[in-house]
Amino acid sequence: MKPQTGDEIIDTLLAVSHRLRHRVNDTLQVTAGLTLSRFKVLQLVERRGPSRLRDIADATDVTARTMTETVDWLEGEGLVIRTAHPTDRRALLVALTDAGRARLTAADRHRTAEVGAMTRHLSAAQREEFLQLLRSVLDAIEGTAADIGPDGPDGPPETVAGNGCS
Amino acid sequence: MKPQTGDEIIDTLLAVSHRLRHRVNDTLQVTAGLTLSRFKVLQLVERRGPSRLRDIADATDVTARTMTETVDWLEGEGLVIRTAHPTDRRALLVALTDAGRARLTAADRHRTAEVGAMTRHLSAAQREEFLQLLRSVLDAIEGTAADIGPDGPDGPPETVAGNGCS
DNA sequence: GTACTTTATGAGGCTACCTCACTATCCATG
DNA sequence: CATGGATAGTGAGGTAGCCTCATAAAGTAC
Repeated sequence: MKPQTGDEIIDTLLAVSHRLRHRVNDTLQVTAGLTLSRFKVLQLVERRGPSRLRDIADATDVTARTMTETVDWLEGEGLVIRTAHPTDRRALLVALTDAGRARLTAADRHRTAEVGAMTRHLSAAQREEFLQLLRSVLDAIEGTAADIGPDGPDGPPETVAGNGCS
Repeated sequence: MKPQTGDEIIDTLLAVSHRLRHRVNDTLQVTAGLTLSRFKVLQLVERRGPSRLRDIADATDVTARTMTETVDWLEGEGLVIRTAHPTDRRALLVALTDAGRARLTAADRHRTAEVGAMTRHLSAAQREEFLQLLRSVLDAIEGTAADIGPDGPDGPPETVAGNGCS
Protein backbone atom coordinates (compact mmCIF):
# COMPACT_ATOMS: atom_id res chain seq x y z
CA MET A 1 0.00 0.00 0.00
CA LYS A 2 2.93 2.31 0.58
CA PRO A 3 4.69 2.10 -2.74
CA GLN A 4 7.07 5.00 -3.21
CA THR A 5 8.01 5.49 0.40
CA GLY A 6 11.23 7.17 -0.36
CA ASP A 7 12.88 6.47 -3.62
CA GLU A 8 13.15 2.81 -4.29
CA ILE A 9 16.65 3.35 -5.51
CA ILE A 10 17.61 5.05 -2.31
CA ASP A 11 16.08 2.34 -0.20
CA THR A 12 17.91 -0.34 -2.10
CA LEU A 13 21.09 1.63 -1.96
CA LEU A 14 20.71 1.99 1.78
CA ALA A 15 20.12 -1.72 2.10
CA VAL A 16 23.22 -2.47 0.07
CA SER A 17 25.21 -0.01 2.15
CA HIS A 18 24.07 -1.62 5.33
CA ARG A 19 24.98 -5.14 4.32
CA LEU A 20 28.17 -4.15 2.62
CA ARG A 21 29.43 -2.26 5.62
CA HIS A 22 28.68 -5.21 7.84
CA ARG A 23 30.37 -7.58 5.51
CA VAL A 24 33.47 -5.55 5.01
CA ASN A 25 33.74 -4.96 8.71
CA ASP A 26 33.40 -8.63 9.51
CA THR A 27 35.96 -9.61 6.94
CA LEU A 28 38.43 -7.05 8.19
CA GLN A 29 37.84 -8.11 11.75
CA VAL A 30 38.32 -11.78 11.09
CA THR A 31 41.30 -11.52 8.84
CA ALA A 32 43.18 -8.62 10.38
CA GLY A 33 41.53 -7.50 13.58
CA LEU A 34 40.70 -4.18 12.01
CA THR A 35 37.57 -2.14 11.72
CA LEU A 36 36.73 -0.26 8.56
CA SER A 37 37.63 3.11 10.06
CA ARG A 38 40.99 1.90 11.21
CA PHE A 39 41.63 0.12 7.97
CA LYS A 40 40.89 3.26 6.02
CA VAL A 41 43.50 5.14 7.96
CA LEU A 42 46.15 2.53 7.26
CA GLN A 43 45.17 2.55 3.62
CA LEU A 44 45.42 6.29 3.44
CA VAL A 45 48.76 6.53 5.14
CA GLU A 46 50.10 3.86 2.87
CA ARG A 47 49.02 5.74 -0.19
CA ARG A 48 50.10 9.17 0.95
CA GLY A 49 53.06 8.36 3.11
CA PRO A 50 53.50 9.93 6.54
CA SER A 51 50.64 12.37 6.96
CA ARG A 52 49.41 14.98 9.36
CA LEU A 53 46.71 13.74 11.62
CA ARG A 54 44.68 16.69 10.48
CA ASP A 55 44.88 15.71 6.83
CA ILE A 56 43.88 12.16 7.54
CA ALA A 57 40.91 13.42 9.46
CA ASP A 58 39.82 15.62 6.59
CA ALA A 59 40.30 12.88 4.06
CA THR A 60 38.19 10.43 6.01
CA ASP A 61 35.58 12.98 6.84
CA VAL A 62 35.86 13.02 10.61
CA THR A 63 37.03 15.60 13.12
CA ALA A 64 40.62 15.81 14.23
CA ARG A 65 39.52 14.75 17.68
CA THR A 66 38.08 11.53 16.35
CA MET A 67 41.20 10.85 14.36
CA THR A 68 43.27 11.30 17.49
CA GLU A 69 41.42 8.35 18.97
CA THR A 70 41.76 6.18 15.91
CA VAL A 71 45.46 6.89 15.74
CA ASP A 72 45.75 6.21 19.48
CA TRP A 73 44.42 2.76 18.87
CA LEU A 74 46.56 2.07 15.83
CA GLU A 75 49.62 3.27 17.66
CA GLY A 76 48.73 1.07 20.62
CA GLU A 77 48.68 -1.88 18.27
CA GLY A 78 52.01 -0.86 16.85
CA LEU A 79 50.65 -0.33 13.38
CA VAL A 80 51.57 3.32 13.07
CA ILE A 81 53.82 5.77 14.86
CA ARG A 82 53.49 9.45 15.55
CA THR A 83 56.60 11.36 14.57
CA ALA A 84 57.41 15.02 14.75
CA HIS A 85 56.67 17.19 11.77
CA PRO A 86 59.95 18.55 10.41
CA THR A 87 58.84 22.16 10.09
CA ASP A 88 55.55 22.60 11.92
CA ARG A 89 56.01 21.83 15.56
CA ARG A 90 52.30 21.86 16.26
CA ALA A 91 51.73 19.02 13.86
CA LEU A 92 52.69 15.40 13.92
CA LEU A 93 53.14 12.89 11.18
CA VAL A 94 51.47 9.53 11.26
CA ALA A 95 53.56 6.86 9.59
CA LEU A 96 53.10 3.15 8.97
CA THR A 97 55.27 0.67 10.81
CA ASP A 98 56.34 -2.58 9.23
CA ALA A 99 53.69 -4.34 11.25
CA GLY A 100 51.13 -1.88 9.97
CA ARG A 101 52.12 -2.46 6.41
CA ALA A 102 51.91 -6.21 6.85
CA ARG A 103 48.53 -5.99 8.48
CA LEU A 104 47.24 -3.76 5.74
CA THR A 105 48.47 -6.08 3.04
CA ALA A 106 46.83 -9.08 4.59
CA ALA A 107 43.58 -7.26 5.19
CA ASP A 108 43.50 -5.88 1.72
CA ARG A 109 44.04 -9.20 0.04
CA HIS A 110 41.20 -10.81 1.90
CA ARG A 111 38.94 -7.88 1.50
CA THR A 112 39.43 -7.83 -2.21
CA ALA A 113 38.75 -11.52 -2.56
CA GLU A 114 35.80 -11.75 -0.28
CA VAL A 115 34.12 -8.65 -1.40
CA GLY A 116 34.96 -9.05 -5.05
CA ALA A 117 32.68 -12.05 -5.04
CA MET A 118 29.79 -9.67 -4.76
CA THR A 119 30.27 -8.34 -8.21
CA ARG A 120 31.64 -11.43 -9.84
CA HIS A 121 28.31 -12.29 -11.35
CA LEU A 122 28.33 -9.08 -13.36
CA SER A 123 29.72 -8.88 -16.86
CA ALA A 124 32.56 -6.52 -17.59
CA ALA A 125 30.14 -4.18 -19.28
CA GLN A 126 27.82 -4.26 -16.34
CA ARG A 127 30.60 -3.53 -13.94
CA GLU A 128 31.66 -0.59 -15.98
CA GLU A 129 28.10 0.66 -16.17
CA PHE A 130 27.67 0.21 -12.46
CA LEU A 131 30.86 2.04 -11.67
CA GLN A 132 29.84 4.95 -13.85
CA LEU A 133 26.48 5.16 -12.20
CA LEU A 134 27.98 5.01 -8.75
CA ARG A 135 30.40 7.76 -9.61
CA SER A 136 27.72 10.01 -10.94
CA VAL A 137 25.61 9.45 -7.85
CA LEU A 138 28.60 10.15 -5.66
CA ASP A 139 29.17 13.41 -7.49
CA ALA A 140 25.53 14.29 -7.09
CA ILE A 141 25.70 13.65 -3.38
CA GLU A 142 28.73 15.81 -2.94
CA GLY A 143 27.29 18.46 -5.17
CA THR A 144 24.05 18.95 -3.32
CA ALA A 145 25.73 18.80 0.02
CA ALA A 146 25.37 22.35 1.19
CA ASP A 147 21.77 23.12 1.93
CA ILE A 148 19.74 20.85 4.09
CA GLY A 149 17.42 23.44 5.43
CA PRO A 150 13.74 22.87 6.08
CA ASP A 151 13.22 23.51 2.42
CA GLY A 152 15.60 21.08 0.87
CA PRO A 153 18.39 21.90 -1.52
CA ASP A 154 16.49 23.37 -4.40
CA GLY A 155 13.02 24.17 -3.36
CA PRO A 156 10.88 21.08 -3.40
CA PRO A 157 7.17 21.78 -3.60
CA GLU A 158 5.58 23.46 -0.65
CA THR A 159 4.57 20.11 0.68
CA VAL A 160 6.66 21.01 3.65
CA ALA A 161 4.04 22.43 5.94
CA GLY A 162 2.82 20.77 9.06
CA ASN A 163 5.44 18.49 10.42
CA GLY A 164 3.65 18.99 13.69
CA CYS A 165 6.11 18.45 16.47
CA SER A 166 8.60 20.14 18.69
CA MET B 1 50.59 3.64 -6.97
CA LYS B 2 46.91 3.06 -6.73
CA PRO B 3 46.31 -0.33 -8.21
CA GLN B 4 43.06 -2.04 -7.53
CA THR B 5 43.41 -1.80 -3.81
CA GLY B 6 40.17 -3.50 -3.20
CA ASP B 7 37.73 -3.48 -6.01
CA GLU B 8 37.23 -0.03 -7.36
CA ILE B 9 33.54 -0.71 -7.44
CA ILE B 10 33.55 -1.63 -3.81
CA ASP B 11 35.53 1.42 -2.84
CA THR B 12 33.19 3.68 -4.72
CA LEU B 13 30.22 1.89 -3.27
CA LEU B 14 31.62 2.36 0.19
CA ALA B 15 32.18 6.02 -0.48
CA VAL B 16 28.62 6.41 -1.71
CA SER B 17 27.36 4.54 1.33
CA HIS B 18 29.28 6.76 3.65
CA ARG B 19 28.03 10.00 2.17
CA LEU B 20 24.52 8.77 1.68
CA ARG B 21 24.18 7.64 5.23
CA HIS B 22 25.43 10.96 6.47
CA ARG B 23 23.11 12.82 4.22
CA VAL B 24 20.03 10.85 5.03
CA ASN B 25 20.78 11.08 8.72
CA ASP B 26 21.23 14.81 8.58
CA THR B 27 18.06 15.31 6.62
CA LEU B 28 16.06 13.17 8.99
CA GLN B 29 17.55 14.94 11.97
CA VAL B 30 16.83 18.41 10.69
CA THR B 31 13.35 17.76 9.42
CA ALA B 32 12.02 15.34 11.97
CA GLY B 33 14.48 14.86 14.79
CA LEU B 34 14.96 11.25 13.80
CA THR B 35 17.97 9.08 13.15
CA LEU B 36 18.00 6.56 10.37
CA SER B 37 17.60 3.63 12.73
CA ARG B 38 14.62 5.15 14.44
CA PHE B 39 13.10 6.22 11.18
CA LYS B 40 13.39 2.73 9.79
CA VAL B 41 11.42 1.38 12.70
CA LEU B 42 8.61 3.86 12.18
CA GLN B 43 8.60 3.05 8.50
CA LEU B 44 8.40 -0.63 9.16
CA VAL B 45 5.64 -0.41 11.68
CA GLU B 46 3.67 1.76 9.35
CA ARG B 47 3.99 -0.74 6.55
CA ARG B 48 3.33 -3.83 8.62
CA GLY B 49 1.00 -2.50 11.25
CA PRO B 50 1.52 -3.30 14.94
CA SER B 51 4.44 -5.68 15.11
CA ARG B 52 6.32 -7.76 17.60
CA LEU B 53 9.51 -6.17 18.76
CA ARG B 54 11.23 -9.35 17.77
CA ASP B 55 10.07 -9.15 14.19
CA ILE B 56 11.13 -5.55 13.87
CA ALA B 57 14.54 -6.47 15.19
CA ASP B 58 14.90 -9.25 12.65
CA ALA B 59 13.71 -7.08 9.81
CA THR B 60 16.19 -4.35 10.61
CA ASP B 61 18.99 -6.76 11.25
CA VAL B 62 19.73 -5.98 14.89
CA THR B 63 19.33 -7.93 18.09
CA ALA B 64 16.15 -7.80 20.11
CA ARG B 65 18.07 -6.07 22.85
CA THR B 66 19.02 -3.25 20.56
CA MET B 67 15.49 -2.91 19.34
CA THR B 68 14.30 -2.61 22.91
CA GLU B 69 16.37 0.52 23.21
CA THR B 70 15.20 2.01 19.97
CA VAL B 71 11.60 1.39 20.90
CA ASP B 72 12.26 2.85 24.35
CA TRP B 73 13.29 6.05 22.70
CA LEU B 74 10.42 6.15 20.25
CA GLU B 75 7.97 5.47 23.03
CA GLY B 76 9.55 8.20 25.13
CA GLU B 77 8.92 10.60 22.26
CA GLY B 78 5.34 9.40 22.02
CA LEU B 79 5.77 8.10 18.50
CA VAL B 80 4.90 4.48 19.21
CA ILE B 81 3.26 2.53 22.01
CA ARG B 82 3.83 -0.93 23.34
CA THR B 83 0.63 -2.90 23.60
CA ALA B 84 -0.03 -6.43 24.76
CA HIS B 85 -0.02 -9.18 22.20
CA PRO B 86 -3.52 -10.69 22.04
CA THR B 87 -2.45 -14.32 22.23
CA ASP B 88 1.21 -14.47 23.21
CA ARG B 89 1.71 -12.95 26.61
CA ARG B 90 5.45 -12.94 26.31
CA ALA B 91 5.32 -10.71 23.29
CA LEU B 92 4.32 -7.11 22.84
CA LEU B 93 3.13 -5.22 19.84
CA VAL B 94 4.69 -1.97 18.78
CA ALA B 95 2.16 0.35 17.20
CA LEU B 96 2.36 3.84 15.71
CA THR B 97 0.69 6.72 17.49
CA ASP B 98 -0.84 9.61 15.58
CA ALA B 99 2.20 11.67 16.44
CA GLY B 100 4.37 8.91 15.10
CA ARG B 101 2.49 8.77 11.87
CA ALA B 102 2.70 12.52 11.46
CA ARG B 103 6.41 12.52 12.15
CA LEU B 104 6.97 9.72 9.70
CA THR B 105 5.01 11.46 6.99
CA ALA B 106 6.94 14.65 7.38
CA ALA B 107 10.28 12.90 7.49
CA ASP B 108 9.48 10.79 4.50
CA ARG B 109 8.42 13.71 2.38
CA HIS B 110 11.63 15.56 3.06
CA ARG B 111 13.74 12.53 2.68
CA THR B 112 12.29 11.71 -0.67
CA ALA B 113 12.72 15.24 -1.94
CA GLU B 114 16.19 15.82 -0.66
CA VAL B 115 17.57 12.48 -1.48
CA GLY B 116 15.74 12.10 -4.75
CA ALA B 117 17.88 14.93 -6.02
CA MET B 118 20.79 12.55 -6.02
CA THR B 119 19.38 10.49 -8.82
CA ARG B 120 17.54 13.22 -10.62
CA HIS B 121 20.29 13.60 -13.18
CA LEU B 122 19.80 10.03 -14.33
CA SER B 123 17.52 9.10 -17.16
CA ALA B 124 14.66 6.72 -16.54
CA ALA B 125 16.58 3.99 -18.28
CA GLN B 126 19.63 4.65 -16.19
CA ARG B 127 17.64 4.57 -13.01
CA GLU B 128 16.16 1.27 -13.97
CA GLU B 129 19.55 -0.11 -14.86
CA PHE B 130 20.98 1.15 -11.61
CA LEU B 131 18.20 -0.37 -9.58
CA GLN B 132 18.67 -3.73 -11.27
CA LEU B 133 22.36 -3.67 -10.60
CA LEU B 134 21.86 -2.72 -7.00
CA ARG B 135 19.39 -5.51 -6.52
CA SER B 136 21.68 -8.09 -8.02
CA VAL B 137 24.54 -6.91 -5.83
CA LEU B 138 22.29 -7.02 -2.81
CA ASP B 139 21.36 -10.59 -3.63
CA ALA B 140 24.99 -11.46 -4.08
CA ILE B 141 25.84 -10.01 -0.71
CA GLU B 142 23.16 -11.95 1.04
CA GLY B 143 24.04 -15.07 -0.86
CA THR B 144 27.71 -15.21 -0.01
CA ALA B 145 27.16 -14.38 3.61
CA ALA B 146 28.29 -17.58 5.26
CA ASP B 147 31.96 -18.20 4.79
CA ILE B 148 34.54 -15.61 5.63
CA GLY B 149 37.47 -17.91 6.08
CA PRO B 150 41.06 -16.98 5.34
CA ASP B 151 40.53 -18.12 1.79
CA GLY B 152 37.33 -16.41 0.91
CA PRO B 153 34.06 -18.11 0.19
CA ASP B 154 34.92 -20.09 -2.86
CA GLY B 155 38.52 -19.86 -3.79
CA PRO B 156 39.24 -16.38 -5.06
CA PRO B 157 40.41 -16.45 -8.64
CA GLU B 158 43.48 -14.80 -9.99
CA THR B 159 42.16 -11.34 -9.32
CA VAL B 160 43.83 -11.56 -5.99
CA ALA B 161 47.38 -11.57 -7.19
CA GLY B 162 49.56 -8.53 -7.39
CA ASN B 163 47.97 -6.16 -4.98
CA GLY B 164 51.23 -4.42 -5.22
CA CYS B 165 52.82 -4.00 -1.85
CA SER B 166 55.05 -5.83 0.51
C1' DG C 1 54.54 41.81 20.13
C1' DT C 2 49.74 41.48 20.38
C1' DA C 3 45.98 39.13 18.22
C1' DC C 4 44.07 35.66 15.37
C1' DT C 5 44.38 30.84 13.64
C1' DT C 6 45.58 26.16 13.56
C1' DT C 7 47.22 21.41 15.58
C1' DA C 8 46.46 18.07 18.58
C1' DT C 9 44.27 16.46 22.63
C1' DG C 10 41.69 16.14 27.53
C1' DA C 11 37.00 15.82 29.15
C1' DG C 12 32.57 14.44 28.58
C1' DG C 13 28.44 12.84 25.70
C1' DC C 14 25.52 10.42 22.36
C1' DT C 15 24.04 6.65 19.12
C1' DA C 16 24.09 2.23 17.74
C1' DC C 17 25.45 -1.79 18.29
C1' DC C 18 26.78 -6.26 21.11
C1' DT C 19 26.86 -10.29 24.84
C1' DC C 20 25.35 -12.39 29.01
C1' DA C 21 22.01 -13.24 32.50
C1' DC C 22 17.28 -13.46 33.91
C1' DT C 23 12.13 -13.68 34.05
C1' DA C 24 7.89 -14.86 32.17
C1' DT C 25 5.84 -17.47 28.81
C1' DC C 26 4.80 -20.87 25.46
C1' DC C 27 5.04 -25.65 23.85
C1' DA C 28 5.88 -30.59 24.06
C1' DT C 29 5.94 -34.90 25.65
C1' DG C 30 5.93 -38.25 28.94
C1' DC D 1 0.16 -32.21 35.47
C1' DA D 2 5.15 -31.63 35.49
C1' DT D 3 9.07 -30.61 33.62
C1' DG D 4 12.25 -29.39 30.38
C1' DG D 5 13.50 -26.91 26.37
C1' DA D 6 12.55 -22.70 23.16
C1' DT D 7 11.32 -17.89 22.76
C1' DA D 8 10.14 -12.69 24.01
C1' DG D 9 11.59 -8.88 26.16
C1' DT D 10 14.75 -6.44 29.22
C1' DG D 11 18.60 -5.16 32.97
C1' DA D 12 23.52 -4.68 33.21
C1' DG D 13 27.60 -3.55 31.23
C1' DG D 14 30.75 -2.90 27.23
C1' DT D 15 32.76 -1.28 22.50
C1' DA D 16 33.25 1.59 18.26
C1' DG D 17 32.68 5.72 16.19
C1' DC D 18 31.24 9.88 16.15
C1' DC D 19 30.64 14.86 18.23
C1' DT D 20 31.38 19.54 20.87
C1' DC D 21 33.86 22.45 24.04
C1' DA D 22 38.00 23.90 26.25
C1' DT D 23 42.99 24.24 26.31
C1' DA D 24 48.05 24.49 25.30
C1' DA D 25 51.44 25.22 22.13
C1' DA D 26 52.93 26.88 17.94
C1' DG D 27 52.44 29.30 13.47
C1' DT D 28 51.02 33.82 11.11
C1' DA D 29 49.84 38.60 10.29
C1' DC D 30 50.09 43.30 11.11
